[in-house]
Amino acid sequence: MAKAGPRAGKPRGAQSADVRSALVSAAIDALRETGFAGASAREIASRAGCSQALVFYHFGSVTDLLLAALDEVSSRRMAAYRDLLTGANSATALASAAREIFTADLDAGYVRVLIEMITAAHSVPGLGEQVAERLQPWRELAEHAMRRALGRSAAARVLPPAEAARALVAGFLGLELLASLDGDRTSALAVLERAGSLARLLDVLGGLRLPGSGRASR
Amino acid sequence: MAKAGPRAGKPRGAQSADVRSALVSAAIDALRETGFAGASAREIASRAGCSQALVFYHFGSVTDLLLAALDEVSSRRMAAYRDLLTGANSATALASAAREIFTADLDAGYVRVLIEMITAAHSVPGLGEQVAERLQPWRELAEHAMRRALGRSAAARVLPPAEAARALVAGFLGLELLASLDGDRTSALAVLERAGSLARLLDVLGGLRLPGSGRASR
DNA sequence: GTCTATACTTGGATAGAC
DNA sequence: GTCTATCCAAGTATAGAC
Repeated sequence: MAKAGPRAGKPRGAQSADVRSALVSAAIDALRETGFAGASAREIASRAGCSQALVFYHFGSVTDLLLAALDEVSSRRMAAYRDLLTGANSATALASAAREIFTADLDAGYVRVLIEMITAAHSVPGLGEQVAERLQPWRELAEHAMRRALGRSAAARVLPPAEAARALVAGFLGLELLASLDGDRTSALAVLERAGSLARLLDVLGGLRLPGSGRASR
Repeated sequence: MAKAGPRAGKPRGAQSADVRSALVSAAIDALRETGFAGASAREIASRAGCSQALVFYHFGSVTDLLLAALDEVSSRRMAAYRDLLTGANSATALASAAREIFTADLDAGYVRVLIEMITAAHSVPGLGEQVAERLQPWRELAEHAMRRALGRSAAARVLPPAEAARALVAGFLGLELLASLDGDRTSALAVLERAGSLARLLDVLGGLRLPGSGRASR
């Protein structure tokens, strides 16, 4: 953004767009497979099958390319998330959708990309704001989903959507960290299954306490 | 461990021990403040006030020094954790202890050190096992605490200690990630406060369902 | 045991040919 | 727009003086 590269914006040349998107995809793969430390201009260019100089021509710096990669991941996931979360009108349904989302993200490595950028922000000055900015939509989506799932039932008083959303996002990040560490995602899935049971319990309790108020399930 | 350095073990020279511990402390600070990427031999040596060559003389490699730093953090915290968790015989008490631990760790930056090493494991081949090994005691402690807090009450059936412990550790990691990203720990603390309320609810419910079984609170 | 000096490697970034 | 070639900075690790 503050970089004085030749083209910080978007060149609209004929096949130039192909190279751009190839670089972005390669950057995502590199972040996922070798982490931020391994996502060098040379590594990414090699994966994209082009010269290392093009990274700087098109994006100005490696960091800016990595941010573009994060943008791409965000937009890819946001669409899928919205579809899955739209129908979740109870805690039970939300937990089920969350489990589905998490497995998909784990396979695709999207949460991994996010984590790499968050931790990288700790080392690279000024990166934090950029990453936080891009994480914001995810947070809002989580909070929105929470609000819809809990409705105005008693559950919403026990578990305010804003805090529940933060806990949800934090849980995703933490579970991914643990899963990647011991290369075993079944334990993470077991935790999510359990969260589903607890959500069911929450729905039932909410229904019992205030049967007429809000849109309690059933 | 597999390193062929001159002294992979512990030299017991007179003032050599001072340098060793100074390097370890400096490594912890570097990990905390500049992350794994910034924790170079030069940076650490500069903080410790000695030559960069001593890193390799005493520890064989930067990675091994960083692992020693993780060991130091683990042993420092383990003692404090045990004291705080020993008296936690209910979910309410555990949640309260967890909140206290988390604030202390956030201030001291210990969870940060752990996260840096976990994500670094993604880039450095072979590091994963070493880190996982050192995380194990923390996990066991969390599970043990969960077991003691939940007892054999109904809560333990709704929330098996093994999964609850994993969720707890994951939550710590995730909340620290979010807190460090936006430089605001109050939101994380709010989530922990909320967890305390839910724990209280859990204790009450456990007491209602099976009043005579186990060691239900009250 | 600790230092200075240095060999070697990798990565960010630019110049200039095409 | 894309390439090759190159500069420069920073890092790991070792050699050798003291």
